[in-house]
Amino acid sequence: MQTQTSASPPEPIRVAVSTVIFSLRRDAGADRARVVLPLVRRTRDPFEGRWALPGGWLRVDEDMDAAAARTLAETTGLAPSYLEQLYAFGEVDRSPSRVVSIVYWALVREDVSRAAEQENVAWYDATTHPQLAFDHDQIVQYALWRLRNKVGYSRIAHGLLPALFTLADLREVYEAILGRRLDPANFRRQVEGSGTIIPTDEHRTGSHRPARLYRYNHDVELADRGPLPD
Amino acid sequence: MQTQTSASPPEPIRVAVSTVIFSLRRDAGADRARVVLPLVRRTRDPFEGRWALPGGWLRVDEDMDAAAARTLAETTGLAPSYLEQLYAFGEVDRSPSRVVSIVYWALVREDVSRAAEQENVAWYDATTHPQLAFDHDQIVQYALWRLRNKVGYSRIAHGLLPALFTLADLREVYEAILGRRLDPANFRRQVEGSGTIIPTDEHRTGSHRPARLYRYNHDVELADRGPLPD
DNA sequence: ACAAAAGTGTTGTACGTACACCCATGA
DNA sequence: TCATGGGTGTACGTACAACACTTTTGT
Repeated sequence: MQTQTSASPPEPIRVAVSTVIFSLRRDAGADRARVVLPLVRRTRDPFEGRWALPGGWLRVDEDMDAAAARTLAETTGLAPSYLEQLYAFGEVDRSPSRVVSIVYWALVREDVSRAAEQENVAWYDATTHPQLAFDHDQIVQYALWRLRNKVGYSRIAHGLLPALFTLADLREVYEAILGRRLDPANFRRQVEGSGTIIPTDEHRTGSHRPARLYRYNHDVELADRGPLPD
Repeated sequence: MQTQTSASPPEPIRVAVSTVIFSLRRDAGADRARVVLPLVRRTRDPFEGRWALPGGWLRVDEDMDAAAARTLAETTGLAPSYLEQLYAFGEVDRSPSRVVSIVYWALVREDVSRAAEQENVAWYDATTHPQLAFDHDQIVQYALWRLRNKVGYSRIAHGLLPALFTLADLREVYEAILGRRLDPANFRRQVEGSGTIIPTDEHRTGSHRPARLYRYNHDVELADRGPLPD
């Protein structure tokens, strides 16, 4: 170790990187959007046949963020609109061999996540997915908790939307994440007053009164990550 | 890795655990308390002679929390009143060899931290410590940010105080962490109304009007850690 | 015309902040 | 008795939730 005084033989501890990827599904019939995430089916022991979070081994010459992004690309085929480290899981008994998993979580826009369909990958409802391998159930729980928390004090919700969106779109994202309805009037004032969105002159028509389209104000950060590097 | 399909040879990546330990110093002359942290002087390359965070290699049969607690015990000689994972740092170039550091942060009560004086360990002001080895400057910055943040929405400040304390004691902790004065009247109402402290019948005398002593209400958690295990 | 979503206005409550003021003790 | 910190009262401003109401479209 870096700060210890005794000799330090390398220990047989392996480092993996996994990512909880969230996206959105607004299906035709449903009246509210769902938060979904991609799972991969394991093709070998342990937990062969079970669903698990996408991930891979950390390479010696690869930053952890890069490994998470690579993982994500291999799964969805595209880049995330938001990526943040979630937690490092390293309980001795969480896997037959000793593995420390650096877990990230990411947001992918709906249109993006619908594009890339891959072998052995399926998108599940974030709250009602099948039982997962390892401690991945717990990890998804924690990622969801973090997502719900963060949506309250940052603007990450935009990470699930395309460049142009209506206030109803944005509200739908919040409602899907928080699991409850929000007052359209109050929601409008809140987000309009926050300076995080910029009104355009375009409108979306189709049903009833046309809604103004907004775009994200890139001057404000998607999420406050403190003094951590980007 | 756990979720990948190809073969997985162990990579030469080593896992370390370090801890940012915060305590308090209320010195005789000073009118306000300071947040301090213990640093260890490195006795070997790289960065020989430089100060660094206490830490050590993660052992194969040891949970990461346990490794952090062990580290902490080896440094301060005692158990922390609060311990939480901070972040996993793993940039390729943060050390000559590839090291992933799982960094924790902890709170130690002042009386406890004053007790154990160890070789090669010194307590420094958290904001004006000497330049540290590796990326530890950045890590301390981040830990301080987290501490300041968390003090706003949780009750971790109690982790720096003994069992019995006055409201002025508690306020002093908040002021030291936040770096600004707080209104005694409003502070009192806020914390009294939160239900996190229980008044005792004892008072502390010594100067002016005696102040009531309070104790921490252990029914409420020190900090909300979400669905993570304790 | 009517339903429904877009968008505006108004009101009440909760809470944080500022600050005036009284209380109890040591010196 | 006076200085000082302990402790109470009060008034103001902001933020948010609730909800009534107007506007604009498709059908």
